[in-house]
Amino acid sequence: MATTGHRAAPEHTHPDDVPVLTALAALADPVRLALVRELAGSAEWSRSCGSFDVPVGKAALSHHFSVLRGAGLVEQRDEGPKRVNRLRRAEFDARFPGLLDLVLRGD
Amino acid sequence: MATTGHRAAPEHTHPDDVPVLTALAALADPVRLALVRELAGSAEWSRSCGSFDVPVGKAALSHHFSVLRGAGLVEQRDEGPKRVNRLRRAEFDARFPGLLDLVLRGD
DNA sequence: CCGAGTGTTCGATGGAAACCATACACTCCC
DNA sequence: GGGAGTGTATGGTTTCCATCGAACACTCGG
Repeated sequence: MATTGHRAAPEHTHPDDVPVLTALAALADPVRLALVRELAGSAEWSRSCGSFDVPVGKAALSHHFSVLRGAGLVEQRDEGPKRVNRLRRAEFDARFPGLLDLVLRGD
Repeated sequence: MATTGHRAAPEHTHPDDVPVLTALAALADPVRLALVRELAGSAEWSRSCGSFDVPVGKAALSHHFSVLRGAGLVEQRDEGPKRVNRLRRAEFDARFPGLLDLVLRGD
């Protein structure tokens, strides 16, 4: 039978709908900053949530990705049992020109 | 007699010595964001700390300015009984190109 | 159908940060 | 010198957020 059982699609916020303060707050955290940077260095849709090298448990990690989605920084898609990620470079850069470059251009 | 009594000069941090995360955290607060924006719309050294339109008391205000100094965003100088402020536009922009523009270019 | 793997949700906890009220330090003007 | 104006420091309260452990939902491969 047609399985109605699909996982709840993650809620996304387009960068255009994101206030500056939200974007700044999302990036002003060491873990999320690491996530964004690592994501930027990988091919799109190539990284599942659990594949990142950050010193927090699953629960916290899930929360951080939720924040990144809400800031229009990350897009997610379900692929089998995993949730794979993509950095919304172009869209986010259009809304906040230079911000992403700034963050990715290490210290 | 020669008055040794001078007020402690405020400690400043040059933008070049500021980590990205510190800069972002400094700007990711509604009160400080308002301070920076209001300061950007005023002539340099024209605004004393108390002259800003933010809904917090003196103590909190003083703290916020301390954070802004530590992020290399604001320079202060004592002028009589008041402490006047200046936005370090050029220096901060050299260290974090575009970030200040982004924040000042309202929503 | 069960078990392993993956991610979300919930409740609780700890620590950081914002805030206030008070007290203090300094500068100026009368 | 006294008093008004301005800012800082201190102590205590509250609010927020990052984190964890555990329970739950879903997918896939035996």
